[in-house]
Amino acid sequence: MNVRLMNSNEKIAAVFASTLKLIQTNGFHGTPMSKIAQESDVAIGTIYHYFPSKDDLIFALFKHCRALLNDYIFDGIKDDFSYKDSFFHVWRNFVKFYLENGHVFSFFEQFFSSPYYEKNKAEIQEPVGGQNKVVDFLQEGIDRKILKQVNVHLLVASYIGVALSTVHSIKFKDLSFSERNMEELIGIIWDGAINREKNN
Amino acid sequence: MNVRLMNSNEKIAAVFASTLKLIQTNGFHGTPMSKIAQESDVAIGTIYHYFPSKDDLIFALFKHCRALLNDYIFDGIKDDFSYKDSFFHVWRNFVKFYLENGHVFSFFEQFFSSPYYEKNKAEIQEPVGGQNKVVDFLQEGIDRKILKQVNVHLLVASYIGVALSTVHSIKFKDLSFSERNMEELIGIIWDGAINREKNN
DNA sequence: TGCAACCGAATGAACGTTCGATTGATGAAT
DNA sequence: ATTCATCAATCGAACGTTCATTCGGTTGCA
Repeated sequence: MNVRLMNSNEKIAAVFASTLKLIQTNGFHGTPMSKIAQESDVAIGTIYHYFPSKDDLIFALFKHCRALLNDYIFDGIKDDFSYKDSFFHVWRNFVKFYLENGHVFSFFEQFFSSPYYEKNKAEIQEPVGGQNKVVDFLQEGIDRKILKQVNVHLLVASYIGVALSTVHSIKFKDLSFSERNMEELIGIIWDGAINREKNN
Repeated sequence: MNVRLMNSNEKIAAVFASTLKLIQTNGFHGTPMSKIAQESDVAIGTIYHYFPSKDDLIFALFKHCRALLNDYIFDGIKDDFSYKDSFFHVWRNFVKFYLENGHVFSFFEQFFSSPYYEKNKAEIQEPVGGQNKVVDFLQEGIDRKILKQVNVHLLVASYIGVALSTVHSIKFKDLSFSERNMEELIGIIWDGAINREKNN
């Protein structure tokens, strides 16, 4: 393909997009560099010009996707939102992001369950997508006595775990998903998480 | 190694055990047949005598582990258990199984997030470990108006999702886990799942 | 004697990565 | 205004390695 139809940024974007697409369909190891090059119309040599190895490419792609997720989930929170409003809003965004970006979901699922992640977790720090901000947000609810007085990581596991599990079910099973389902689910989490001593 | 130190069943068991161990450490594709043979003291040719391909081996291993899980989680339920007792008991068993069998957890995580699973899901039917019985169990709670009157799959996603996410956090983060944590978590799920119109 | 279980060196395909050659933009020198 | 040197960007054939799988031969029970 003609060299000048893409500049550097476009090439990298094309490589990222092709990699996500191929990984969703063929999995991590069913996605050779040769196919990424073919699919993205970027020569293998050029990919290696930007990423020293396949591992580096995957790692960079992960950081790219995590940034997208982080930007997305806390977007649209208004000043007049109550804590409960935000609790609902962020969770809905979380699910919506993964539903709208199924290839990112596939990539994250594979990434986080691979020894890849385990071996670099010290460097990654911020585990399952955007959790640091989520941890802070849920800790705020605990401090304000709105949520149960438990270890924040238990609440995070519930909040995120239900979202991931739901998206997985929608994707792999025949769970058709409606706005009503979403409200029922976030209701389950809220009812489970709130501090009944002080609340509602 | 001397042929007669293992019979067929022992060989297959050794192959399964080695495969699980290697996959936990090196991942699905960092586990070549040659290493499985080496680690299990069973010749490559012999492995291929029992399993036509690596895929068949993985598939058989999956079914084997799923059966173990199914046997485990509904074990120990007494006749005098209330529905709530069983709800708690099964969930605790679920978490305990994965904590005691970390290699199975790793294997399942990778298996379920691989295109492997996606491509064979019709044949696998019973998705994330032991869910069919879990579905029936939660449906019973809905029918008896103990649990919220929602799509059972939403409750399954919550019930299982929190368990998986918790085990993942324990495994990959520094979430040390106590009996008290376990009780707090199952409390969160129960509070979220119960039908407040009719209950407690 | 026959047959299933067993063995592991050999095979061929697929993969990550390298590297020498080519292109095109930039700016200094003329 | 034109030439030229430089260097980053680009390319893909070729290399060496690794892997799943095969197959011809061996073992030992019935």
